[in-house]
Amino acid sequence: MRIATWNVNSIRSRIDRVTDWLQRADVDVLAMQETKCKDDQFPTMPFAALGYEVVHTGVSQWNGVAIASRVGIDDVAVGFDGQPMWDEASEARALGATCGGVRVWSLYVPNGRTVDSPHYDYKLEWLAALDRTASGWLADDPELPIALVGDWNIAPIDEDVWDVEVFAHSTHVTERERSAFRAIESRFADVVRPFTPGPGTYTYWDYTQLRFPKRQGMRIDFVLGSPALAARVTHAEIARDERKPGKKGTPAPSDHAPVVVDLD
DNA sequence: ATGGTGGAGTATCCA
Repeated sequence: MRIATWNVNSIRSRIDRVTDWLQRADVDVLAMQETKCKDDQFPTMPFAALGYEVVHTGVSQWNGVAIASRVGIDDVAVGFDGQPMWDEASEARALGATCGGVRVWSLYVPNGRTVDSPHYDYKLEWLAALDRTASGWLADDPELPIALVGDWNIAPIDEDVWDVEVFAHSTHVTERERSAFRAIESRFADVVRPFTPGPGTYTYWDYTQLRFPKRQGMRIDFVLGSPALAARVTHAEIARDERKPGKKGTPAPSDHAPVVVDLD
């Protein structure tokens, strides 16, 4: 089974790119973030035409997460236990579904904006709540195959940003964020990094300043697997080519590339 | 040249 995560930066403007790639890459389960639409605006039909069932949560133009699966969708959960709420759109940052026997969580971790912003504190609270809840799942049953996937808005180690000096006083690289990530990583392993080590291996490139052609990016999208899931991983990759601009006059790519994991 | 990209939705806000 092939699972993937992709911050699509608006599913309505990216629908053709996403469905084209789904077919080309032969993906079974795709978790999406930043769909930037309400539930009734989500383009379900192009997915259905390819044999994918879709669940989505979104209540505004902000956030929005979805899961598309061609191996079934069961036990859907919008948000997780204890998830902190910032506003009415907050719950559209986490969506869980069991697909082909694997519990997949599509996560859009709060950005944090700046270190002195209340959004930064909210980000840390959100990560702590996720850690508590996800730890509880494994305490109940250590054998569960669980994938925590998405845009974590954290660069866990220095080589995950193209220039540490540029990010010196920014979110995504602070010790408190990295510590929160490591806490979750103590039970859920990054199953992608061993197959795509850095430095210079990124999942996101800012739209401005020619960051993509200059290969100046950040690794902030991750697939973290429970022990039972990690044991099944046979391959992983970052689909960097999906970040490339299309032909002149065609819609822009997302600023994130998809991350792909194969399970046996 | 004081910008530079892109998506939301139509004035800015956000990433």
